[in-house]
Amino acid sequence: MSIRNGLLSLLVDGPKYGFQLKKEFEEATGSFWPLNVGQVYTTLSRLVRDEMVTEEGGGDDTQKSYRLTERGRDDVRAWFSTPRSADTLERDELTIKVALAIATGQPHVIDLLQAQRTEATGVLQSLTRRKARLEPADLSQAIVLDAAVARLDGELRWLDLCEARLRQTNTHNSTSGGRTQ
Amino acid sequence: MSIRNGLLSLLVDGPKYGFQLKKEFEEATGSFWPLNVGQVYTTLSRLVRDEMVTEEGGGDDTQKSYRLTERGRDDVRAWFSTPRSADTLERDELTIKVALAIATGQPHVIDLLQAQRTEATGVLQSLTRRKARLEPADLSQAIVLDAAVARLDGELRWLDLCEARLRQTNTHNSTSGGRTQ
DNA sequence: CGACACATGTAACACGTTACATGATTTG
DNA sequence: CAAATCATGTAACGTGTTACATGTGTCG
Repeated sequence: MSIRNGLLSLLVDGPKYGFQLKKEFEEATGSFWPLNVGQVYTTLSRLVRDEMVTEEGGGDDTQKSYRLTERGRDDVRAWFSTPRSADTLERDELTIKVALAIATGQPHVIDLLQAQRTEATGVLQSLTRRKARLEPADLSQAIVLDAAVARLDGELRWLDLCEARLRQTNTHNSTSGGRTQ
Repeated sequence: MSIRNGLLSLLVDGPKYGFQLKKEFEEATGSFWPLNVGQVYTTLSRLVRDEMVTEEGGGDDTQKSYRLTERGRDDVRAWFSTPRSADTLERDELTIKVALAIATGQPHVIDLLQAQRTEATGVLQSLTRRKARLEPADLSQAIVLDAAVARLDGELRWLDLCEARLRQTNTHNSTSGGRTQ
């Protein structure tokens, strides 16, 4: 729902048209998640379907634009004021991967952890470089970078923890990749 | 693709049937992400379509089961050995929300941050309690909990950072919720 | 003129998700 | 016997994603 809500929230300060929404979304998030233009239009048509926005203009001379309905405005308000629900944490691919690697007794779990660590470290460096080039005024882009850095940082510490747990379990056990059955 | 790959990887040590896959997936991930049984079957049928697994049995007496094909085995290998690609970080709803709240000049960003902080703290506590109850042998469940804790931990530190950045920017500016345009 | 950015859209498909129908088997 | 668990599946829909078609304006 991130894109849907994101586009919706960009409409709070007045009607806008499709292409503009793409650019503003990417600018706000530092082009971190490039947005296919086509998706903007598919999403907008779904928002029209759900009566969150209305189409306006689109005649020969006037530019077509999308305006928030009252319901859409409520939706944005709700989105901004409701924290991510507690019971269902976001599914994290890496976590699942490692968990299943252990559960199914994959032989090279340590290698997998190491590969992820290398990858994360590399990305972290490129983020740091990018952060240095950032204008101080780009607040929203700065916090997006901060978020990515924080996440990767946590990921690295988690990977270390995983390896520690694995080595601890495997100490003086059979060869490796022990399956607890 | 987490579920698809997850189910696939559970089939590496021999054929299994649907219900069993659901239970094993949930056990491996500590029932953290409950899996609707129906989804197991839809996913399995798509895996059959893609020739990743084959159906076996299903007659009157024999139990139907799913067996990995060679292609499926390759897929699992690739999944376990390929780190999450660098260029596209996972889209994070919270990050987008905060970034857009700032970019669109929402008036109560600080409240939003505070709400998320409260939520995260609560979940963190429940995770800690759950971690204490865990059997030491449940390695895969332990690392899933570790991952969730690490993520929330990072999230809290990020939220603090956001607030600091906001206060810094807003110091001696107009009222609040300044839009940089 | 040719390349590039601007601009709008549609068709097709992917995975994830839930609601529902159906029946066998176990257990209190 | 009733309830719970085991077990299988389908229909319908949601969002996200890409590939493609199409056209205008601008700038070197």
